[in-house]
Amino acid sequence: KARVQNQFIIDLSDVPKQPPIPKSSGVIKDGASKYTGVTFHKQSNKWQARINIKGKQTSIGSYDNEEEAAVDYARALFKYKGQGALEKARKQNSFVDLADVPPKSPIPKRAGRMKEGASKYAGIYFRKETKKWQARISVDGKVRRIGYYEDEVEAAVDCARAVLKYKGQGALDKAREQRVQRVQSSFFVDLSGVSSQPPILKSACRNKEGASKYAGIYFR
DNA sequence: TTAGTTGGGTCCTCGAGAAA
DNA sequence: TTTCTCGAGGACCCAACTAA
Repeated sequence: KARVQNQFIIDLSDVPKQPPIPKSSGVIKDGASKYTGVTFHKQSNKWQARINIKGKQTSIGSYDNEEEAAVDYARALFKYKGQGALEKARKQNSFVDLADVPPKSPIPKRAGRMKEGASKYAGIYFRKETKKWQARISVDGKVRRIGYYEDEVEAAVDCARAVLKYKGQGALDKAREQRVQRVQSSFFVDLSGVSSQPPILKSACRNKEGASKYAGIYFR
């Protein structure tokens, strides 16, 4: 297969067969391909594989078989962007799988962290650009995406399921307990009845470059 | 004080329709 | 069958925030 397109030659003859890159189930639209880089072309009634090379969207080919198109997309990705890009694409599409986890009640966010318009549940964020709620979880120091949701509570339920799956029942209980304790014990310093006071200077030996010269004050 | 988590802005890639 | 175009989705990066 060799075609000249946008100054590029899509020649995959020297590229070994690569397994296709599946999309996460949450982002597959009706009638769309379940593989990355593959779209259904209604006019020709075929699957089209395309790849973006140096900012140019380049056609790899059109296929009767969706899997075959996906395999060639993976091969093109390997050839033009390297093994790293291929692995990255696979990783990016590896959303958290919660199929085997029963529904769990959502974890409320700590009171102090709630902003106007933000979710009241831990791990849930509203994305303005998609107008959807995104559920995320941090596992082994890395953020993993759970999915995008129309409903905030649904997102929070899946987030709780992810905590159970990746951190265990103990972590889930602890998260709920911490939230409850925090809400019960939280207080705000009320300075309304206190007159203005001069700041307290740190002792000279404790002053570091870039740090505040006042006690109790830290630059973030 | 540090390290982990959360929230938000920006920009790149994909998907889909239209045209060549 | 391929290319062009454009909007939407979503990933990346970093600042802000919090717990230990």
